[in-house]
Amino acid sequence: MARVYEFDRIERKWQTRWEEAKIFASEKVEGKKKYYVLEMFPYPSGDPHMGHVKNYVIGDVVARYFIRRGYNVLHPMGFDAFGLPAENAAIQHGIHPAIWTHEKIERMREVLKRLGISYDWRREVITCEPEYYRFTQWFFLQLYKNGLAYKKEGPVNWCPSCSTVLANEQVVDGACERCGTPVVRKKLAQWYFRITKYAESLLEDMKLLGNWPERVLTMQRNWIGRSEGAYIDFLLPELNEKVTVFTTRPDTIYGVTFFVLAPEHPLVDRLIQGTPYEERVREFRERIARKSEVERISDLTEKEGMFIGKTIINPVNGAEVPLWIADYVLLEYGTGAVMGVPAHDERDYQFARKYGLPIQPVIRPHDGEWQGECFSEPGVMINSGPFSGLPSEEGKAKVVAFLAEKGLAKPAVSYRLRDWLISRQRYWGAPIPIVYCDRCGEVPVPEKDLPVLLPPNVDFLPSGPSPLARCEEFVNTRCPSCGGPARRETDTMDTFVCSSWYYLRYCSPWTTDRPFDEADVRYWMPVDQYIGGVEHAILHLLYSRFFTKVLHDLGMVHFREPFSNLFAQGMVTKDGAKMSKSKGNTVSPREIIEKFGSDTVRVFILFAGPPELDMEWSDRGVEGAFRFLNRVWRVVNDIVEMKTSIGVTFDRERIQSLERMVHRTIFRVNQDIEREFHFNTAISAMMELLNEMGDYLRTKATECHPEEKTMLLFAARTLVSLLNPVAPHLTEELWEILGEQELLSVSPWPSYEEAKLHEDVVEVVVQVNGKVRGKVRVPRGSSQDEVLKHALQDEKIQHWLNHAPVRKSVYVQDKLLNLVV
RNA sequence: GCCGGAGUGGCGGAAUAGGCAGACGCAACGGACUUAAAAUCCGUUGGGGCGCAAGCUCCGUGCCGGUUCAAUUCCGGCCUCCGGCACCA
Repeated sequence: MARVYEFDRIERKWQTRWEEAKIFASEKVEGKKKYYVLEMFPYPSGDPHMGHVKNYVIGDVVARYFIRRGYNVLHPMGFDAFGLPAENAAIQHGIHPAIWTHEKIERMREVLKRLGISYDWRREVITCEPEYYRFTQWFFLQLYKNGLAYKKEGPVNWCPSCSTVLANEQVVDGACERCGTPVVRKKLAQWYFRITKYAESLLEDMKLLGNWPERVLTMQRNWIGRSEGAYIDFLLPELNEKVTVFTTRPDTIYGVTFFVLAPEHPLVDRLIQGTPYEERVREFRERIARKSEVERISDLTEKEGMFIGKTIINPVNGAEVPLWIADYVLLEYGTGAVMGVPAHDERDYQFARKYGLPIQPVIRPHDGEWQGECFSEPGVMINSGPFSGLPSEEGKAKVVAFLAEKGLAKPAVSYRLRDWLISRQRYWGAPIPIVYCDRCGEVPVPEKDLPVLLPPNVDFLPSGPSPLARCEEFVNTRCPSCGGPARRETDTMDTFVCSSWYYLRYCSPWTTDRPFDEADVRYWMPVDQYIGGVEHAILHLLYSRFFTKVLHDLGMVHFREPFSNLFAQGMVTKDGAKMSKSKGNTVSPREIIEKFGSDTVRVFILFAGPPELDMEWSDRGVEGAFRFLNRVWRVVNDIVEMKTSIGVTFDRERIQSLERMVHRTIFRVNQDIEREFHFNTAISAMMELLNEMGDYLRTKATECHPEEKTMLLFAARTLVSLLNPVAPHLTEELWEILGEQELLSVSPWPSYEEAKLHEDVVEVVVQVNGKVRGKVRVPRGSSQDEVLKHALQDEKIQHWLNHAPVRKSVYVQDKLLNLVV
């Protein structure tokens, strides 16, 4: 028998066997409990990196564990294949994005297969295939028909390096999330999805989510940014108009000393028309627009504004205050207008100080006087007419009610969430299925004409309009409505649109007339366990939740949340930093697999620490994992080859002790996997069992008693079985060596016997004044008196008690006795 | 600034309905095997003190305080690091 652990031969052998036996090809079986495990699919950029490997290995252990627990498991994989890198490759190297993408997919698929992940590859989904993106377009049309997709002109984030616009979610610190280039503001007509309509249910339905990391929910909550307040109308007698503000502090309305509009607010033009302010406002707007996003963020306190020559009237007391415009008021939030209360709002305070505007206190602290600075906490209302003396928290509603009677206010809720900008001025994405006709205007492409195919032959220039816009044969078309000449929309969709529904497609990837089969989705969805990096906490996860809610409201799916449980894994770092090509601290999974095998990589990744934490790559650690698997290999083989003879003497208690350990290991591994995916402690429990088996073997020469061999084989079989989800190839080989016929990967998970978890005798810690002074061995379940009797026989304990009377004693059954003297 | 999360040996990390701190692994040191090395196996390994010795003993989970017979775990107040958000009225 081979004594050397030939990982390469073993791994290829079992990968072939699994494929031949089709054990990971899942089929819907009505009535059988299902479990859908999904890892976030990758963008195909070449070889997967260690972060991918960690993600997919975690998912694989979960999938394999549930398969062996008897669930009907769905575990698919695919590729998020539209995106900029493919297009950049086309520009730089002249390779068509489709070819580049398929080459990269091929490389990634190869490594994933080499890792032995239990995917049902028949269900593979590739978002850049027309069979897929025709349905991405189909979904666009559904949203369009229901008023959830619309085109609007307005200020957008433009990345000069990527030559495209970005969604708010894709701008990080004023720079492009992808390439880090500072974003500039532009005014463009773009396509949006009305995600703001779902702001409330995106918040509300968080209740329906099972196990999601708190930090992800917090980030989403912050991003949606719900705040409660009121709309209040200020009066503009000159134009006989009202200007509405949104405020969360109606209780401070008596402290309004100025009023501010966003510089681009449409009312501004009407107010200054024909006045000397017209020219100065234009200059002011130009100066503000020139500021880049990065500059704006870097000097948040440096607010700029100007008086525009008018006054406005406070509805609560008729006070006349000056009307300003300022860059710190955003047109997109609330109503684009702010009532300035410098005494109680930090920003208004800074603004008033800079421009010498008056500061009027109307709230004092509960326990003192207003201190002449900005006080933004709740307190007691002062200088507020009939409301003076009220606690400010109560005053909020009272002020609104008072004004509401006159029709000048109403309670309101405001959100920070903006609509999702989905247009991209790039080639490698799903074309937006819209046609512009001179006669009929904006016309959606009929569903029967989908997909709107990307033309293969286009001109990839490094800059300027997108290739689609320059492709005449694409642009020029017929109007679906009147048949006359028309032009196609040349923007493509954000790739996050493609990834917002892929988890549905996996349920029935063969369906050609619909995006998915309803019965299949009803059976498999929602995803029971979703696993991925926390970098998608807002982007992908928010968009997918939105998509699901829309489909639910359109009656296409029966659930409101796509992912019941979410596990966010930590990063893989090296030298304390995230692995990246630019830092030169990457480790190639392909090379490590070649050197040590997939099982070693899997063990190392899982053993390094709890998976939700960042994990530091260590070459030494990989060797340790490799040593462990070698030891498993040797010990199990030694046990199989051990000769028996009834003449050999043996210690029965020792056999029982080993048996207890086997049962306890099953118990521990179950616990560690089920609660919180702590594979690191599960593996360490298995290592302890292995060490025990090794120790046992060492006490034997070449022979052992048949009873011992039986127990050793039981231990070996259990260890191999428990280790299987972690190191599937090695354990299949050993399973065969142990004489088993079935594939281990689909054999039932081992179970433990409650009665065999513990010894009949326990060790109880004896403390004197809270310090450990001895230990006694007593029968399980002994009473306090019995333990005390034993303890008092202990010489050391006697010494520490030193004849003093025991004042108090505390006893924890089978664990501890504390004597206080 | 606000919101999350975390601080435990030389290192990754165990142990929390309060009950033996440091499991398991890595590194290091000593030993066995070997002509030698690799591999493998055995032993030691938080810090200080006492002892020739088996051993004994004190301190120790970011810092200060509290509750308790007993605190890495609970409470109060700080410090540091990581992540997210940041003119949102």
